[in-house]
Amino acid sequence: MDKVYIARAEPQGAAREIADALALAIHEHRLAPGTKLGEDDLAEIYGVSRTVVRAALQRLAHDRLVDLKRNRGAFVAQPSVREAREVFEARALVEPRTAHSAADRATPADIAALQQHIDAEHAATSEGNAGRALYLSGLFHLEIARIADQSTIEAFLSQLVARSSLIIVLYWQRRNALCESHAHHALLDAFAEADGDRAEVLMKHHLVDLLTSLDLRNAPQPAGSLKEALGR
Amino acid sequence: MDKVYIARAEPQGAAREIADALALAIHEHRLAPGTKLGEDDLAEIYGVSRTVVRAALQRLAHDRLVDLKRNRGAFVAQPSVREAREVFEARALVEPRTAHSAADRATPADIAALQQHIDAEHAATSEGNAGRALYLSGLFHLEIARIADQSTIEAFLSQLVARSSLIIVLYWQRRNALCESHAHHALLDAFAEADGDRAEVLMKHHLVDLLTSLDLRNAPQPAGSLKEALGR
DNA sequence: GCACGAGATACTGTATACAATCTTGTCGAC
DNA sequence: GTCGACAAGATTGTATACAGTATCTCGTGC
Repeated sequence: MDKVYIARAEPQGAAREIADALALAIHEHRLAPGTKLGEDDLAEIYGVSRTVVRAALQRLAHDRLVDLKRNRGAFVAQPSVREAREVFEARALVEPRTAHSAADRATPADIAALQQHIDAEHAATSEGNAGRALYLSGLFHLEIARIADQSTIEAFLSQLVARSSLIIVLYWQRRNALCESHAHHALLDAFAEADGDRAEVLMKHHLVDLLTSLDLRNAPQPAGSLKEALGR
Repeated sequence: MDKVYIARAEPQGAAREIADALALAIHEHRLAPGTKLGEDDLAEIYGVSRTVVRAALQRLAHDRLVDLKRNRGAFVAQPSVREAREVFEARALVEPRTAHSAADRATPADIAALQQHIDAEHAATSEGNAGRALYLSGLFHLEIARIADQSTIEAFLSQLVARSSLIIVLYWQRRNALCESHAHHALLDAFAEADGDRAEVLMKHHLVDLLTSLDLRNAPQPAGSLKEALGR
């Protein structure tokens, strides 16, 4: 259920697989912001040549998940306060309307899929796997875009959700994630009743709630390589 | 004034230059949808190796300006009717609000820059260079996002505007582009008066107008390879 | 003891070479 | 005459090799 896009059989198959694996690691906070992603290391880990690793890194750089620095290498991105605000502002701009139209279109199968996502979130939280819970929480939002049948918006949101993961690891304050699943459950109810207006309002509040629970006053204190965090 | 991003001194400099050149050619309709972009050809044209050409093509593929087909090569994208609708729906979702916040923030220098864009559009239209006029028309929209100071949205819009170029070449019916510059002028007025509400409404109507002036009933009749258009 | 600089090292950027796959042209069978 | 199969050519996918640049280390001078 994880590799949703693996079946799309696109070109650069190997590069895409590696990019997805790295993106997942970033999502689940196994790779901290600022971590250096050496080409030789990745090539050895995945058993391919640097050529395909570079393609994967370029893809991630395009999604702003990694920063490419000329002659220095690739690093897991460390979104600035400004970027953090922009990402959530963009989400607040797009997602409420998307939720509205998704609620209008949702079929029983869609509702069931959303319920599964929420269950999986709960399971991950119970296991204490906060990183995975956060990743699944992002998938919930993407699923809504899929239900709205707007693949263009879905692709954009996919980037925003991924970057949100990085932002949360850098700026997150509130430690309990219960509010999260509660908000998602409320959204699901609105979907089940096909109440687009309520879904829109709920989504808007959910995102505002997320943004306000971040501490954007201070510069980030990344857990990544010390040299990167300081010298840059 | 064209290569706005050239100064950003990003990694993959050569690849970016080539990607920008190709994107510009697509914008200005010098490269028709469906055109094959052979790696060897491009490598010879730009005097680099296939390595960097591939990086450029991957970048364009990520922006959905070209389709990459495994073991077949890169082709200028041919957006489907569905994609066309989605792109303009996404623009209609994002741009009005962006225009609103841009109108609230616009400085006299911003207004002057927008005026310059409109003048350049007129000049290109007078010269009969419709492709360039369309490209400049897209830049006008991007400039608004820049004024709104939302670089995340601006990057997204940049993709949408680029894809709009392809869509227009495939589905455009109305031949006179006068309505275009008129709408842009009206927007500029709203900006000059810092009337955010009016700018939002104008932008919304402008995009609806654009969408309705497309003929999305028929399958595209691209100038590219016939096999691509039919068999796929 | 500290600052500065030259050399060494390690890494990325690019080009080239080889392998795999698809397209295309030709030949043969039905 | 048409359809199918096989072979030749062309093009992409991947790996490797080389070149350029930044960083680190160690030595020298102050």
